[in-house]
This record gives sequence, structure tokens and C-alpha cells, in this order.
Amino acid sequence: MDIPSKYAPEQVENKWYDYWMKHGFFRSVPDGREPYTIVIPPPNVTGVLHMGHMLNNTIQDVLVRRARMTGKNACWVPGTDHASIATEARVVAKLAQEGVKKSDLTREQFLEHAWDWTHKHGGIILEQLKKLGASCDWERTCFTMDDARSESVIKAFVDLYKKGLVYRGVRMVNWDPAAKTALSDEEVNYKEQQGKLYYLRYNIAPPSPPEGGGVRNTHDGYGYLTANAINYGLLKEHAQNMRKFSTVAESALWEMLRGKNLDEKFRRQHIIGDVIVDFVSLRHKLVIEVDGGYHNDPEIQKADKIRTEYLESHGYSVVRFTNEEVLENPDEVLGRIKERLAAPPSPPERGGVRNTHDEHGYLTANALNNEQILEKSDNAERGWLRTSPPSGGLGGAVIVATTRPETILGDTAVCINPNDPKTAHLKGKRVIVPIANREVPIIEDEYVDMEFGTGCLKVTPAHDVNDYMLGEKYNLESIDIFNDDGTLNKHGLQYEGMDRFEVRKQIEQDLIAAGLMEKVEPYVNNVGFSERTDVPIEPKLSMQWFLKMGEMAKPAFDAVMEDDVMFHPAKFKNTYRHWMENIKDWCISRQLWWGHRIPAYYLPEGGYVVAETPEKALAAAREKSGNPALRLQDLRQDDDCLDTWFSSWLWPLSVFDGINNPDNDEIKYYYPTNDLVTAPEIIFFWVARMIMAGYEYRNQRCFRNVYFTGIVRDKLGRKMSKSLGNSPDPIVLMNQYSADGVRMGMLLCSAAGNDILFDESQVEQGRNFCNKIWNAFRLVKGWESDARTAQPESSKTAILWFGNRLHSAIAEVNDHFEKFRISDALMTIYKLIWDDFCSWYLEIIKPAYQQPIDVQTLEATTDFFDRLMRLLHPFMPFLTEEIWQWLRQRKEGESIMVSDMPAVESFDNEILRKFDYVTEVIVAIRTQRAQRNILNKEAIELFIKKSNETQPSPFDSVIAKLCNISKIEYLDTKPENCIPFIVRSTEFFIPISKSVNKAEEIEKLTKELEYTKGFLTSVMQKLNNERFVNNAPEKVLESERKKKTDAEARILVIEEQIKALKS
RNA sequence: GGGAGCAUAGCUCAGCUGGUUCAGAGCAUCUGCCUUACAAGCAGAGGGCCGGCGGUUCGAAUCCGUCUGCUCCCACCA
Repeated sequence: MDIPSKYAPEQVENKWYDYWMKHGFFRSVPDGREPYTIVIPPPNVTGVLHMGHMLNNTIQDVLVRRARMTGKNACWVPGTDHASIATEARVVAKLAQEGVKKSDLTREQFLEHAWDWTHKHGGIILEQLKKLGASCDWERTCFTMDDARSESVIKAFVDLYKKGLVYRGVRMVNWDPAAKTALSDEEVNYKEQQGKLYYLRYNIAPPSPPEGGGVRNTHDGYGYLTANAINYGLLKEHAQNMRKFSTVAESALWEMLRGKNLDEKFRRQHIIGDVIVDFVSLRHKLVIEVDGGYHNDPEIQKADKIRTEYLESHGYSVVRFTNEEVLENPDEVLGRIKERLAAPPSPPERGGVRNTHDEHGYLTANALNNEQILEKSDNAERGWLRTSPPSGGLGGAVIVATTRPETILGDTAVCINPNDPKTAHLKGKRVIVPIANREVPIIEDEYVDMEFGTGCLKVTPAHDVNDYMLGEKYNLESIDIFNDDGTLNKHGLQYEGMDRFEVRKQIEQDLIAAGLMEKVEPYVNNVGFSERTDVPIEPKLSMQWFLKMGEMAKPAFDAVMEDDVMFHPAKFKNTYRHWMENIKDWCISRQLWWGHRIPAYYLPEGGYVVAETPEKALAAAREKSGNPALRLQDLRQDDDCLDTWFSSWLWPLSVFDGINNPDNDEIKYYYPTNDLVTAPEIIFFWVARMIMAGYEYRNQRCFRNVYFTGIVRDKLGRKMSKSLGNSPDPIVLMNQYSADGVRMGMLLCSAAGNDILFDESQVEQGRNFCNKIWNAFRLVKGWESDARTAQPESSKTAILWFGNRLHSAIAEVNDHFEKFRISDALMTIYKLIWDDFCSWYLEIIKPAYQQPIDVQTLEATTDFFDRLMRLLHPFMPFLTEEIWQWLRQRKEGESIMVSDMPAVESFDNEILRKFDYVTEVIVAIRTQRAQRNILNKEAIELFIKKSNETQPSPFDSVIAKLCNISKIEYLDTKPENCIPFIVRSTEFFIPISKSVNKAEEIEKLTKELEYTKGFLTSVMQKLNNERFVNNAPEKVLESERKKKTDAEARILVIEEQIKALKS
């Protein structure tokens, strides 16, 4: 027999995967055994394997292989998903590269291209799974758009329609203008975008100018006065630096205000009336301003003075700091703030209140010298920096903040909060929409946040979800200003035909020119992006198909809450509950061609019918219209497709044809499935809906357990993604570290539900483990047995011990599996093999170099190895098969993957404990050897002080073997010329020729003594505490008493040794 | 804004209904070894106010408050 000196994973992996396939070990057909079923979460048919798949499918394979080895009829159904949006987007892109536009093709032509694409790129991922060792029943491979699955989808749709659960309705949907399709909420990613907040002027109609006119006090985005008060050019010149300085100092101050116990909460960047202040305590009416670094500038000082007066007139006191003060003397700054907080501000010196504002919030001439303002205003460079109100709206205007000024064309109201005193004067009035020049009402609703912007909200029911709800509530008109591709339609007036983002730029200019732009602030907001095309989504009213969720959700909700369907880890129950309690109807239509076309057929005279086939539709249409002459070509089928998830949610049913043939043998046998392994990201998309489908169609759960894996991240915690380039190619990894190594690397760091911080060192560890096992195998296989060789007592003892150890480990592994603690199960096996088997067991039984081994020991060892391989097989299928095949003579058709998982047997804990003690003794001897420079080659003698506790035992032979001890002797007296050492409370002695440094030994022992005495004291304290003795359970008391006697014995021994050394 | 969760060794994490699994594991680190299976290895070692502060208790990493910091989910404040 010729064993390669290196484990060659690639050949081994291919060899055994072919072997398994050839013998049909993955195949499952219903029989008398208990079934164990997993359906794969179908990956995108044209996708390639990434680390998430690796993790997910490794776990599934582990579960399936283990089930197969424990006598179950294990069935793992593979398949792929048509992924309508992603695939269609890719086909469109590919066609575009060839200069073909989708709009130039008919539906049939396009689908032909899509199928070509699918056949060309499809299924690669399944081939990659084979490399991983996935033991799927490949004969069952399904595709969400193959005939049986398509039929299931259509059948389900028609069925749900007939039950009244599918309906058609106008709804606000997430519109993807690039793909021209509606998206579900789950397909929208919100990203922070640096945008602008535009403050627009909606003039009140009819305008009523305030008496004496008014002067506007305008601020820039940082809270500084603009040209109304000071030279604009100066501001502009310094604006860059001001921002920078104020940000650093402000941030520092903000940290201070939050970090110190000031007995008060500060708000940051708060708006008081017209002024944005840096920090404010509303309770103490204290404003803190941090200067932008130009406090010596007279113009700035002037501006600050105006601001201060303004704030003080509103009852605020203002503390002003410079950047330098904040950054260099934070304590002093804090002190001053505390001081101000302690003493409430006194009223302004002059007393009295000046009426500095008119009813619309404009500064009046009282606020400052009017002439001065007018003079300064000549320097204003922009239209919006005007000092007088625009024509037509003298003072009578509402300022509305928006991030999307282009949507004003669809405005049909302005909304205020009825409880807001700031806007109370607007109640019942009407305003003029800028540009569009339409009059719209001011409505009142508590939805409006009084603190945000100006407390006024423009309402665009057609283009904002919340506005849509307001529109419903107050019966507002909806004006849809967009075409499907995101350009403006005829309601866009002069902007018709332009793209939405172009319009935004243009309308900004036009508003400024018209004097209707109050100000523009930089603003960070969340914008929804299409998951597939990555363009900003557009909330849009549109006619869509929906599936009612309310009734369906109930059994699915209960099933999870009552643990009929169990989530691992259970914390995801919370997430699930929250979603299910607030579930909304499911928009199931998509404006795509690649997918299952909605089987709704429109009649020429209006109305529609829903049917499984065009023929059935025709019959239904004839009946509905009362027109028997109706022909098939008179009917027009709905152009939309169904959401991809509308086929996936049937997956556990449809792969066994349970929708089309609910009574077939397969579905009856395999359903409900056992475990589902998936990512928590799709708990709503997929898991929840599958559970619903299960109850809807079989009134039964669709799986027992859901195991949620984590998201695979890189070492730095970033999600792995193509764009970051931080995702290793799994295939390359497998080539480098072997499939088994990668499988192990993935599992080692994957506690259920925790994200996985993937690091290549983990797969390296996996590879090293393969190598370790391979070498252990080479050792064992290299031994020659000889019937004449007697079995050493050490070997006999080791076999006794390891047998027990093995079973205690199997019990542990079983326990871990029951709790879905897969990485813990693997770790248990890892330690069992590396530490217990290789480092201890094999070292004990290893015969001297080139000496034969006795028959019994070799047999027992081979048997142990066999069992270890079976135990490990689900995790590392290839290596274990290779070794298992080598271990004994196997027949063609035998395989470890269809062998039996070692069952747990009872084990003797006493033996395990005894061995633990032995290992302590051995470690102590090794330490002594190392310290005294006694080489391992050099055999030594060992003396043990005789006592009640220490009797000669078979384990002595193990100590002798591993420590190269020539003789173990039990003595009543202390031997001469020996190094003493203590394990627990037993004294050991090693003879030594060299002299011992007594002082050093005494010092070591004295330290040890002190520690033990301290330990005893703490134990005694407990035992002398009456309340402890009275309240603690007997078990605890007992252990404390044992600690006491052990410590006392140990102290005695140490003291004796010290005495001996001193004599 | 609403909800959930996390904080334990340098890193990744265990630690269940308070007490022998109570301060742990793996990796990493350090020291000494090329000892004929394995240097991808062997033999040893060090390392922690269990996030802070209170409380309950005879006893708290564990239970309860609270503060701080982080993460995720939902909502999408214009």
C-alpha cells in the first residue's frame, strides 16, 4: 500500500465526488425511512458563487450529510431562481452593448435573448457547489421558471385571485425609472445623499403687504447673516474657512456639552424664529455661539450684535466663544456655560421689548437701521438676497422647505400643524404654488413636524408616500408630473420632456430668478435607490396587482411565535413579529418581461378575466361579456410579470409539485421540510412568505427550523462586495486551501446569526487541520503489527481512556447539533482529534521507532480513527472519505457518506477525571524537565509520596511512557537529592545529579504558600458566614468544604517542603 | 422617530434558570525545541476592574435600574 506523503486535495476531491455521483448516494426517493428534507435557497440562475453561498451551502451540506448518516432518507433539493429584475437588467445591458434597445424588440424577441443568456450562463453556480462537496440530489434540480414551477405560480395566482386575495389597485409604489418597474419596499436601499434643502416662498393669496413694508433677515446655511446685514463679498470670501473652523470647534463643544454633567440638554443647530443657532438650551433659554474665526472683523461683529439682539428680544441669552477658546481652554468655556446655567439671565438692560418682527416673521425696521440695510443690499449679488419682499407678496408668504423643488408642479396643498403657534396665522388661507401659479389650500394635520424647517410642508400626493396619505385623508387632487422614465409630462409645464434631475437644477435657477427662493442649505437626506439599477426611486402612483396579507399572515405569525417553526437564533422572532404585526399588502406585479406573465386578460370593452390559460380566459371572457363571438386575439394579456418572490415563496411546495398535484407521493413524503438555512436579510422577502404559503396550501408549516447565517464580512467588518473588491473568489480559495479547508474555515467563525468576519487565516486553519489528520493517518497506517508483541499496559489504558473520551465528545457534538450550534460541534471534534487523539492518545500508544505494534492496539486505533472520520465527515467530506477508504479494505460501492454516524454510548466520567489528573502530572514533569534542562531522551526515575490519595494505578504506565520514566516508585519517606514538586496535594520527586538552588526553590514555594493561604482565607470567610451556610444549597457548601480540606492539605505539603529545603 | 440586540483576553466569540464549566475556547503573541506522522509541527507560558455607575442577594459576568459606546431592523422629516 502506497500512501502519498502529502494530502493532494484536488485529485481526492474530484475522485470522490465522481464516485458519490456514480453510486447515486445523493439520490433520494421516498421509502420507509424517516425523511429529512432541505430545499436550497435558490441562487440567481446566472450568478456565481460568493462567500455567502459558501457559508450557507456548507451548513446545509453538513446538516444533510449528518442526517443521511443517522439513518434518515436525506433529500437536498437544488435549484436556481430566475431573478427577474437582475437578469432582465443584465440582458438589457448586454443588448445595449450590441446596440439593441429593449424597446425595439417585441416581448417574444426579448425573451428569446433572455433564455439564450440563461442557458449560456445558467447553472454555473450549481457546478461550483459541486466543488464544495454539496450532496444535493441533482436529479431534482429545479428552476423557478421551468414548466412545473411556472405552472405552479400561475395556478397559485389564479387560485388566490378566486379567493379574493389578489386585487388590482392604484397605489403609491417605488418606481424604478431606469428599469421602468415597480419595486417592493424591500428592493429599495436608502442611502445618505448630500443634497440641498430649498426654502421656497409660497405667497399667500391674496397678498396683504404689512404696514410699512418689511425687511427680511436672511441667513446662510451656517446661521450667519448674509448680505442683508453685511458685505456679501466678504462673507463669500471667507465662507470656506468659516465652515471648517466652526465645524472643528463646534464638534469639540458638542462633545463637551454631551459629555459633562450639565444638568441640561442642549440642542445643536436649532432654529429660533429666523435664526439658526449653534447650540441652545431651550429650558434655560441659553444660546451658545461659536464664532467662525473672524470675530475681529467689524462686519461680523455687527452681524453678531444683530443676532444677539434678536435672540435677546426673544428671551434668550447668548454666550459667544471663539474657536480658540473652545479648543484651547475647554474647561474655562465649560465653566462659563455652567455659570450661565446656574444663574438665569437678567432681562435686557434697557428693559422692554422691541417689536422687531412683523406677523410674518420678517424683521421690521426696528431691528436695525433700515437705511443701512438698503445700502448694503446693493452689494447683494444674487437675486434671492433681496432686502424687500418680491412683488405680489409683500410679507405675505409661507416658506416651505423641500429637497425636491421640481415636485412643486404637483403640489396640491401646503400643510401645517394645527398646534403650531408659529403658523397659526396661516390657518384657512390659500397660497400660490411657485412657477405653477396655482392656488392651493393650507391644510392642517398633526403629521407635520413643527420643529423641522419652517413647520410648513408642501403636499404632493402623487410623488411622496406621506403626502399620498395626506391626500387620501383630505381628498386632495393628485397631479402626476412624471413619465415612466423619470422625465416630466405635460403637468411639468415648460419643463416637459426634461429629466427630473435636470429640472431640479433648472427650477432652482428659475425660482431664484423669480425671487421665490428664500435660501438654500446643504442637507443630508436619505434617498431610496433601486437595489437593481441603483437609480433613485420615484414614489409613483400606479396600477398594480396586490396580494392581501392580513389573513394569510395570521397562521404564519402564530407558527413562529409558538415555535412551531423555530428560528435559530431565536432573536429573529422579534424582527419577524414586528414586521408581521405591521404587514402591508404585497405588491406582486413588476413591469418586466422576464418572469411569469400575469394571467389576466383584458376585454375589448373593458374589464378583465383571470385564468390559467388563454383558452380558459377566452371562455371566461365570453361569459363575462355575454359575447360568444369573442376571439382569442380580442383579448389582451396583462403585460406585467410577477415579482420573483412570488415564485420563490412556493419553493418548498413547488419543488415537489405540491401546487399542481397536492396529493402526489413526493409532497406527502418530503413535506414539511426540516431545516431552512438562509440569511436574515431575506426573512421578510422569502422566509415569512414561504411560511404563509405553507399554511395557505397545506395548512402545515413548510419547515421545522430556520437557521439564519450571518452576513460574511471582511476583517474590517465591511460587507463583502464586488465594488469593494474585498471578496475572495471561493473557487480560488478552494484550490488553495482545499474544499474541506474552506468549509472548516467558514464554519469555525460562524456562530449562528452573528456576522462572520472572514479572514483567510481561518481557512488556513482548516487546511492545517486537514494536514494534521493526514499525518496522523500516515503514522497509524505506517505501523506494522506483530502478533508476538504484547500489548503494553500504557496502550491498554489509553484505549480505555480514549474510548470514554470519544463518547463524551459524541454526546457533546449531539447536543450542539440539537441546538444548531454547528461551529461549536466542529470545535469539539477539532479538539477531540487534535488534542485528545493526536497529542495524547497517539503519543501514548506510539511504538518505538521501527518497532512493531501489538495487534489489539492497532485494531483499536484503526477503529477509533474510523469513528473519528465518520464523526467529522459532514464537515470535511473529502478528506474523511479518502482516509476512511484507506483505513480498511473497502468494497466498491462502500462509502463513508452512507456509513453510520457513531452513536453515543455511556461513558465513565471517573476515568476522564483520572486522566485529567494524569495530564496535570505529565505537564508538571515536562515543566520540571524543561526548567532543569533534562532532555527528553534522558530516562529518569519518578518517586511519589505515598498517601491515601496516591496508589499505584494503570495510569502510571501512561506517565512513564510520555515522560520517559524508567521507574515509578511510591515512597513513605522523602528521597534524597531530588527535585520536589506538587500536583494538587501530592508530592513528586525527580532525582537530580546537579545541585538545586535552594533559595530560588524556597522563594517559589513561599509564593505558592501565600497564594494558597489567601485562597483558604476567602473560603473560610464564606464558611464562617452564617447566612451563607444557612442559605446556600448543600452542593455549594460541600464544594466549599472540599476546597477547604484540599487547601489545608496543600498548605501542609508546601510547608513541609520548605522545611526540608531549609534544613 | 419606533423596535431589537450587543459590550467578556490583542482578534473572533462561548458562558443556559444567580453558586465547580466561573472567569473559558479557538486564533494570535511570547519562550524553548528541526524529538523519524506533522515547523502547515511539538512542548510550555503570559494575558481580562466580564463597558461605567447604582441596586437586589449570604453570593452577580449572569437578575433589575441607569449612563456611555456600537450594531441591526423598521419608518423615510419634507
